[in-house]
Amino acid sequence: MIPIRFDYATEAGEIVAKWDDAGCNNAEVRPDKKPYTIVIPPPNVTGALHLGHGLNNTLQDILIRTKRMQGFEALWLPGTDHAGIATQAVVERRLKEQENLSRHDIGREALVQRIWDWKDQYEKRILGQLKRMGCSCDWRRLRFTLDETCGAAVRATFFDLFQKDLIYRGKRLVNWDTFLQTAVSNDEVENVTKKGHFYHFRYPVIDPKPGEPEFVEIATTRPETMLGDTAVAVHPDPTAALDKVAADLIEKRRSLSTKEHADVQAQLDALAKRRSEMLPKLEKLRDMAADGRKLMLPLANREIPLVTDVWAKPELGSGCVKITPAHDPNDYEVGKRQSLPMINLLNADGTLNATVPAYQGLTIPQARKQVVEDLEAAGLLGDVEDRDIEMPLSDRSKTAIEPYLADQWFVAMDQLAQSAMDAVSDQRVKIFPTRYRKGYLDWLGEKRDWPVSRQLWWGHRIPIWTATFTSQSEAEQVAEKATALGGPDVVSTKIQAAGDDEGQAAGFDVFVCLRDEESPLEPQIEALGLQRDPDVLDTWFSSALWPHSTLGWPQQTKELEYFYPTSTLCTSRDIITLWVARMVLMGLNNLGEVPFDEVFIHPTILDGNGERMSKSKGNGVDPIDVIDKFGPDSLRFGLARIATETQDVRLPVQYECPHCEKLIDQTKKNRTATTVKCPGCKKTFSTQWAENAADTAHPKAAVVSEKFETSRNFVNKLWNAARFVLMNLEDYQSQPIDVASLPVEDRWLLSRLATVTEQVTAGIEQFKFADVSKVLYDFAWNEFCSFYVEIAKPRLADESQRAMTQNVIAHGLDTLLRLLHPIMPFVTESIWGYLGQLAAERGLEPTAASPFVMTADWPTAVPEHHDETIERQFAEFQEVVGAIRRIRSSQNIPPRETVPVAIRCSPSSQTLLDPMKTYFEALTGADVVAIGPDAQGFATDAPLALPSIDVEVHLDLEKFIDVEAELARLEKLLDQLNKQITGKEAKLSNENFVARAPADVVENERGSLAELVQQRDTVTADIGKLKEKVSSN
RNA sequence: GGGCGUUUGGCUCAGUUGGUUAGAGCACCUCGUUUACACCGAGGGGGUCGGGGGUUCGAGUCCCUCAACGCCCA
Repeated sequence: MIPIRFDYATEAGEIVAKWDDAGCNNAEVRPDKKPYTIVIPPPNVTGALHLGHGLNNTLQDILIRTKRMQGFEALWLPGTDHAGIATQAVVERRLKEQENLSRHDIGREALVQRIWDWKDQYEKRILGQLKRMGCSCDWRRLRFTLDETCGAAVRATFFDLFQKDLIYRGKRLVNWDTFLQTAVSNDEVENVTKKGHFYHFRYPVIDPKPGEPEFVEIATTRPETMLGDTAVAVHPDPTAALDKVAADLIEKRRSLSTKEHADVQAQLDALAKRRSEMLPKLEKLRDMAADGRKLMLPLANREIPLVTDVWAKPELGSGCVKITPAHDPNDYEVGKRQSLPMINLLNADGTLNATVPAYQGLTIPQARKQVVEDLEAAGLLGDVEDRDIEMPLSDRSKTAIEPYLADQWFVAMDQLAQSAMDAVSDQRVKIFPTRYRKGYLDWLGEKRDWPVSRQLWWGHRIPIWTATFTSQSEAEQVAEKATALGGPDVVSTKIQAAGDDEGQAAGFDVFVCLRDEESPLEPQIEALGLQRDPDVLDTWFSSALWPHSTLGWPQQTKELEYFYPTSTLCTSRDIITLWVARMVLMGLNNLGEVPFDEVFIHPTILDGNGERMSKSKGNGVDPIDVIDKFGPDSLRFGLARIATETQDVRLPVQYECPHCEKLIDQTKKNRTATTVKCPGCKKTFSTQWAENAADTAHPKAAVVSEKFETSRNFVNKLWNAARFVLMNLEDYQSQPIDVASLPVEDRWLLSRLATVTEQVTAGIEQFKFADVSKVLYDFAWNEFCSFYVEIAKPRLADESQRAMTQNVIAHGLDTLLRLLHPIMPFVTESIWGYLGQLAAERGLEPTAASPFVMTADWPTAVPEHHDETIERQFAEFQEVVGAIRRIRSSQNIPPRETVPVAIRCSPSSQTLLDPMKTYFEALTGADVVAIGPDAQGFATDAPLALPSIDVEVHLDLEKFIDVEAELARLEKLLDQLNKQITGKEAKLSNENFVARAPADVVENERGSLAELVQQRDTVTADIGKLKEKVSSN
């Protein structure tokens, strides 16, 4: 017998085991079936999953389960991402915190081992989370971006791009994380505004001519960088530059309101003043630059040129700008334009190097202080202003990023990016919602070369061996020898003129790229004097290959042939550029085919304060906590129903008090607390931040969201409806269902099932998960439970109707379970099992049910079952039910009492409603004494008109009359009617409306006004009667 | 500075191509424990749709503008 509650805590595990035993999740190459493939966006192994991942994976599972039921060979390929820098950073940080060791203390091998241990631990946890959520991945095909299969794909791709000359090495200014000692991409840098200073310096002019200034003033927020200056720039045409600024301001003023004019005017005035004061000086400097005047760089005692460059802004500061090409992105561009030397001041750890011996070994803050002091001592320091400065911080280590000149490997993006843009432009890849196409195309359109080196130890090591030779012929010889070792199919070489830190020619680099991992050629290459590049590749390089590397590429596997291109990629918008775009271009490069047909971008989950969920903020919710409290189906349904087309959804987060289970809203304040006192039971609980013994002594609160409570209730509702059905199926005998002979309520159910099936099927196809959830919720609760089950009760008690009713209701439940299964796999599977025990054969033409709903066929909407007339008729019935209930309620008629009811309606409605008499009794406790055009009100009458369906409902209040209550009800009604009538009259007396609105709209208004007036007359009369009654008493 | 998005009852969200009285869940109020379900049932109160302007016979829905918030990119 079916238990009274769905015990997900024990049943979910058993169900998963049964699915696993039967291999329900597995997909095979089956040419007779159409494949449907999803590759999971591999969660990174840095940490556990939160609800954002929960949403992402729930939606994928809904898709894959639906397609599986629809007869596709559905493969959901799981895996995780090594997330190079993120994971290494976490492990390094722990190493520092717990053992006070750096990675250099323990060495490359030991660190990598520790990261693998971390990976094993978190991968296990992540997979456990996915499994408990019910994700039906083919676990046999689990991949990891750093495993051998993916590694082979990385090597093959790198080799191919290298051969095509799409990979090159160059010195570039990179964002250097001095803590992790690696370059990080722009995407891993966040800018914060901090208080700082703006220092003014004076650089002496060497041998100024008469009339020329002896000093040039510059200003900087980073004084220590002056040691690496290689020029000072002035604008080549300061007059024109100032004119342009003024013109822009005037243009801006035109579009502003008058009150903002003053502000702009002030700027214009300042500009004019500046023009008169500074322009001659700037022009003088410009001429000095043209004349080749040099400056003496203080402290470093180096001669540097005065140059002209548009980067110098005449409207700012002194109009002159120092140029430090190796340590500032803008200066780097100037340096390239002006062919300036680039002096790298820093060691990899952020201390100053031997370029400036006097400062060698100092950290940046120390050097900054020292430089300022030294300049002051030299009398070259000017004003020091307070100023807010933008400081770039590394996302990973939270330390300051230094622009740093380093050798990096790049992927040339021009052709690759174009191919990925074309694929979206011509709809080979469709992005939903479509608004995300723009960002994708814009980003790729910049075609910025992709720096792929990371100075890390965790990742795919760059498969390049290098040596530098003084002569070109020597380099060529070595390259030829290297190629000869394995042939051009597995060895590719390149020779490039080398440059030192200052951009001076320094011989010839030989680069040798090996195609295969663990190649026996490695020692032979090294024997030629080449050394392997110590760096690893950007994680996204391997992620970009995910849709094909996981299927075995570069091997031409049968899986690759069958399952590629994959069908749908389901991900969040923050990685459209970083990941989606790169998958497209890599798929096209490696296979000549796009990696997927569709990309679905789902919303981001924010907490109740509108902030993105994250473990580090403390507002991350672990899906497991939600599953423990509400069950896996509730988690999934709750997530599916918030998956609208918007870009963010809010999910308020709460602590669940471990003492009294009260949910306490999470606030910015309490979410970082180590302990919280429950406002309910006044006892204290601990949080994820608790560390010391005193805090951890308190039990820890789970972090959940009450959003899932509704879903839990829905699961319970479904369970109980099923329980009702099952309790009435003991003597079930299957029999064919002849639709034409069925009563209205059955045909209504079939009609609704047809409609709902169609809506759900189409909705999932279009990724409208929230709509689908709502349709199913409303149908299951408000139609199947509230009406069909209620109507079935008297029919099941009637022997003549029992058997057929059992067949119809079993079929209805069967269909509902299938439709709900992709969203709520566990509870539907459980009920399916019980249903199978009592009604093994079911359906319109009874057939044996499949052993699992998971492997059952998806329902097909039967268009012939859809019957507009039946649905409209049933709606009339529902309206009448509502009317009777409203009157009962307003009259305070006790629920147990039966009330005589008369229903005045058209002959056609009479035909419909007559057979429903029993159900009025069952649903409203009404004794329908009259029904039809001649039905009359009672002497002690409570009427309610339903003009939209031309029905009047009358209740006999003889036994229950409460004149005051009735008068109150009617007067309120009258009030509403009057308001509506006034509105309509105003509308219809508007000549414009009558003349210009479409005739049918006007006609409608006239019709409904007439009805309202008639209704008002009735109500007024009733009020009159009641008042009479009151006065006569 | 640019792009995208959001702003509808106390909370979280729906609202198709502009057209009768703007919906749902939660919360709230009243009544109810009739064997599917109190994780329930019946009924009810509550919003004029961020501000301003415009188009239109008619706007939550279209246009302009301002503001706030979120995310992304400079």
